[in-house]
Amino acid sequence: MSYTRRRRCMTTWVATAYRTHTLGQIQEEGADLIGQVVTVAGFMEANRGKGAICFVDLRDGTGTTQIFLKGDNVGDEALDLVQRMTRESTLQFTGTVSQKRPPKAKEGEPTPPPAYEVVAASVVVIARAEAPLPLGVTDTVHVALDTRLDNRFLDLRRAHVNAMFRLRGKVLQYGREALISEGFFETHTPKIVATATEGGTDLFPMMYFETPAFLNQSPQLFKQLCMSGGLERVFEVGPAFRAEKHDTYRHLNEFISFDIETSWANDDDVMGVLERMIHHIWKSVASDTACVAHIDTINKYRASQEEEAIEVIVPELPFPRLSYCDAIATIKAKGGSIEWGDDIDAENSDLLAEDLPQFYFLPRWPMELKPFYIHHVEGEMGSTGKQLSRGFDLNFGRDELTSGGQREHRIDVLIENLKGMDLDPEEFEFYVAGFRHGVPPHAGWGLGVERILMKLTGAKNVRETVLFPRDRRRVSP
RNA sequence: GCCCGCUUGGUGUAGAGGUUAUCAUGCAGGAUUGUCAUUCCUGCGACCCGGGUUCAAUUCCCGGAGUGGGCGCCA
Repeated sequence: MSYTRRRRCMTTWVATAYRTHTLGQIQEEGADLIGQVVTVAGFMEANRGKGAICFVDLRDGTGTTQIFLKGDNVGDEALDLVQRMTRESTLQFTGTVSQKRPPKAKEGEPTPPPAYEVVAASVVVIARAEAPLPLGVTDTVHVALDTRLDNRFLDLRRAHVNAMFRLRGKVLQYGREALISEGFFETHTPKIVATATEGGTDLFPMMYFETPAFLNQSPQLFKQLCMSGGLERVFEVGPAFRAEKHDTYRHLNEFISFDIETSWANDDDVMGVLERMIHHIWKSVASDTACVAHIDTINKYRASQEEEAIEVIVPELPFPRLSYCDAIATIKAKGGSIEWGDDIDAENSDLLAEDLPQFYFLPRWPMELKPFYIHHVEGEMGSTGKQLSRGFDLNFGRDELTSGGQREHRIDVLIENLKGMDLDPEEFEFYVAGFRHGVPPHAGWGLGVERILMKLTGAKNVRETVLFPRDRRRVSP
């Protein structure tokens, strides 16, 4: 078995039953491969030539390479077959690597770097694509999001969409990397639960055999039980389900939450964890050649749509902090309509974003706006004399990416909080029980993966960043 | 849940109370070409559904369905 190392991102590709080399390898290692017989496979982006020769643009997950076919080499029958092949058909070629003849260089233009092609000796049609395609993979026409999602399998073949999901994988990878380096380990909490986590939000009901149950809206309470169990530093990347009938660019009914919880820490401590993690993600993406190539692919598409290029700006540490009280004062100074104790709505968030267009924390919200599990320090009062909490948000411009805080570890206060918010402690017995034998002071947060990806990739709709989004109207595919 | 828009070939659009319904992309056929956003020629393909107004509705009105955006709420 031969192992070949890709230079660009140091990935080891092992030859498989269907190909000896990837198309990316043909381009990157072409100089060393000249004269070598290879088998490659992929989707046919285009074919040119109706005479005695034919050119195929073949694409796989690593790149695109031209296949050159000549009747003399492959036979007239195979040549005719390929010439009549539909776009996006799945083909496999065996042939010899050679240097491409350079395109006719126009006067005064620099000669392009050498490129490589495969001179085909044989072809196998693995699958002929039906025509017409429900959406063009390489067409320059704009395609509506709904059409794209109905035909997501084809939409994903488009270079910039493919790049988005490769970036998504990288963001998760670097996020995990940052947390693991600080002593966190990955865990999982149940998604089928008997009780609402926080009250307030709508849940998807389901039957668990003969017992009514729900899809979980958040790992919150279970993360906290991990603290009671002495796990100290956990994180989870998993789905959260919310049955809210919203219809916006930033909401989904199923989304992936990047959650952490840590013992012996307060809200300030976990804000530090969060900003260091985001910093690591941004910094890594900016210096990873594969990521840079994905960003470049997205920018090429954006240019074709006359959209501004995106730029990965590594944020400086620490992120700005604007306390709730200061935020209210700022909004009022800018003429926004708000009173202490109000949530900060979209219009007022826009006012804050004027001065803070990127990442910033909003710490110390009023206790009355936060859920029962959020901790407060007696005597920390807001400008109108009401109790503040140790809850915070992380925003990027107008959009909320994270909410988190120090949790209430004192069982008597916790029970008072539940009662004060019209929740029945009996219903939360599974949770309250975890506090009877002592829980370390602890804190954590939940980050919306789709939302942070929107900020990284410039996507204007959260659906862009999910393979098969679940929204108010869409449950298939 | 509230408010506002939109629905024309496979895809994305232009447009008007009476048109041969526009353009791009695509598809089919042909010519040319070591091509490379190929080029050129010919052809194919559409007005969301129901009701109303009208001599005439794809166009105006009402209802429905689908869909896009904003808001609330949140991640």
